[in-house]
Amino acid sequence: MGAGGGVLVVARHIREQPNDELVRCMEKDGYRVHQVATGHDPLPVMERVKPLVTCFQYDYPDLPGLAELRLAKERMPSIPLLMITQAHSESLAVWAFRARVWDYFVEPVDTVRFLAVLKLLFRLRSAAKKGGARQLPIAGMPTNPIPPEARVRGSAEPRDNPALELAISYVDRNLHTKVVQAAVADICGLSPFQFSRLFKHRFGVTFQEYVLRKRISQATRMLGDPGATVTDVCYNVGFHDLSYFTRTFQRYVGRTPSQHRLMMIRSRRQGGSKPESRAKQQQVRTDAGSKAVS
DNA sequence: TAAGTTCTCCGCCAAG
DNA sequence: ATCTTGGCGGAGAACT
Repeated sequence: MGAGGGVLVVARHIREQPNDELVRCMEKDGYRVHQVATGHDPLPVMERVKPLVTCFQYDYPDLPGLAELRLAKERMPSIPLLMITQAHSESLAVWAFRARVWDYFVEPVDTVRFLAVLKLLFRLRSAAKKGGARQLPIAGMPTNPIPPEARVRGSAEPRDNPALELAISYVDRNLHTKVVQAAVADICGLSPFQFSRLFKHRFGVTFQEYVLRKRISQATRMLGDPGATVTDVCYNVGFHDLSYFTRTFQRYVGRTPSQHRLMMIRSRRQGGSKPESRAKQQQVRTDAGSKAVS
């Protein structure tokens, strides 16, 4: 495809490494991808590259990161923005849409839906270019305050709460085993109540939800290995019951693990299929999995 | 902070 | 043999 200025991916990661899987998927689908690493100013790159779409990829959105997104929208309002976040909250999603983010994704990202959205945007942008670019007016747009949780997370520098750092690193090291919140709280030197409240306050999700997301995120990556069975992946990421794993995976990803594995293996084998055929596949799958929780 | 209640997670089981 | 779906109940987490 390789349309126009391509896709600009702006990584804004506080603690996690960016997940490059999405970039690989986009490149396989023929999109030209430009990346801005965490800590680099995206605006000069946006102005130089003039991407058809810019995608802000966060693990835990902080104040400067969200302010950057808003600034990008103000400076270049005609460029549609996509937002990906690991730490999701309702108010963050509302903020994103008020900031006129085109679409909002929560990790682990449903790549099929993501690529379908990308395809639609490229089509719309190409049509707009032919018909003459029309900039959306922003003058007089009311200020859209960043939600309180983001302010809290804004101070979440790795050093600002060593107790929670212990918890995060414990989860990273013990994802494959049973993670009991009370034990983690104990390791952090906090009572279960203190830990629970602090964690939710800081990350916007409960500890359980965080662990679950990490497990599913890891499972989506592991399922790309053709040698690994769904059962292998299930036990490797800390689930002890295949039925529960299947249900949970489908709830988060919108596909069963085997469907996801098949999709990843096919996309690897084909080295990037045409977006048109992908969109058709996506339609079938999203219809089938429309009850999935985003 | 502790206690009680409600909700959600998680694993077992069975059927397909 | 592997995987999905659904019901069920205990345990633990979240909330008041």
